[in-house]
Amino acid sequence: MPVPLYQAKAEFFRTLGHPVRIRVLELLAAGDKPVRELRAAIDIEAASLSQQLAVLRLAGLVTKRHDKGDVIYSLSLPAVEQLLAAAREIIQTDAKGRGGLVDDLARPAATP
Amino acid sequence: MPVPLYQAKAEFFRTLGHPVRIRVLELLAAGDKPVRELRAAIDIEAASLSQQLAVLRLAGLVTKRHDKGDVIYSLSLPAVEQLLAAAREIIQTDAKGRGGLVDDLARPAATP
DNA sequence: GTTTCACTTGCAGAAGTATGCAACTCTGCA
DNA sequence: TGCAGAGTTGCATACTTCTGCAAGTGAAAC
Repeated sequence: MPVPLYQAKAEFFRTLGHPVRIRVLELLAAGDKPVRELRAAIDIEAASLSQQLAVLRLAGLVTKRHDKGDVIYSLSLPAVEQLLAAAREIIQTDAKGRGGLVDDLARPAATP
Repeated sequence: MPVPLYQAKAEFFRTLGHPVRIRVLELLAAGDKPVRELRAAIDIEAASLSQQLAVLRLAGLVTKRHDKGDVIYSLSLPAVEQLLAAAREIIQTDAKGRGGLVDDLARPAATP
């Protein structure tokens, strides 16, 4: 049973609509990462992270593989990276237009 | 109080995560439209459409103006159009990869 | 001024989504 | 084989979001 494109699109965006999932995708955009490292960067319960990773996996946005005792995740659709960049631009432009509502703390692990 | 960028991004995507809102944005991408016309194209209760338009307005994605007794909506962030196009490509690629889950009925009003 | 048409808002119930805990699985190693 | 550490899943609760109806607003026509 085929799904209308606009509905598939809505579901896709809904998948992106969660802070933890966004951060996971941005971290993975910089390169494959073990769960351990994602967990450290995001500072979240292991179970919650697994939950969100499962959502991303089911949506087909990430894939996992095992390597020497830990689990490595990677982006399966590189185009997602461009999408995130586009969103960043839109939001920053918009925020400027309204007076700087948005603070760039996108990567707390990178700038502690 | 500044909002972290990743959270703003999540909210932004969540705003896009609704079939009616996607269709409204795609219709508006083709040009400004009166509510009446959106309503005809999407085939939805007037109240529901208004609700979704209000969401888009609050998110700053569309603006409205009055003109000779009806209300005209337009995209306020043209970049959104590119975002939708990017999403379309990702989804179609993904769908092909999985065996054609997605049917292109994005614009039923345009090709009856 | 009031009638009409077009759109919007408020609200309550229904449905979907997130969270945290506890239990389970899997991998590597002694 | 049995243990330890790392991830994952299931489930119950709490929360958010959606939907449809009824009432309300606002601008043009009469």
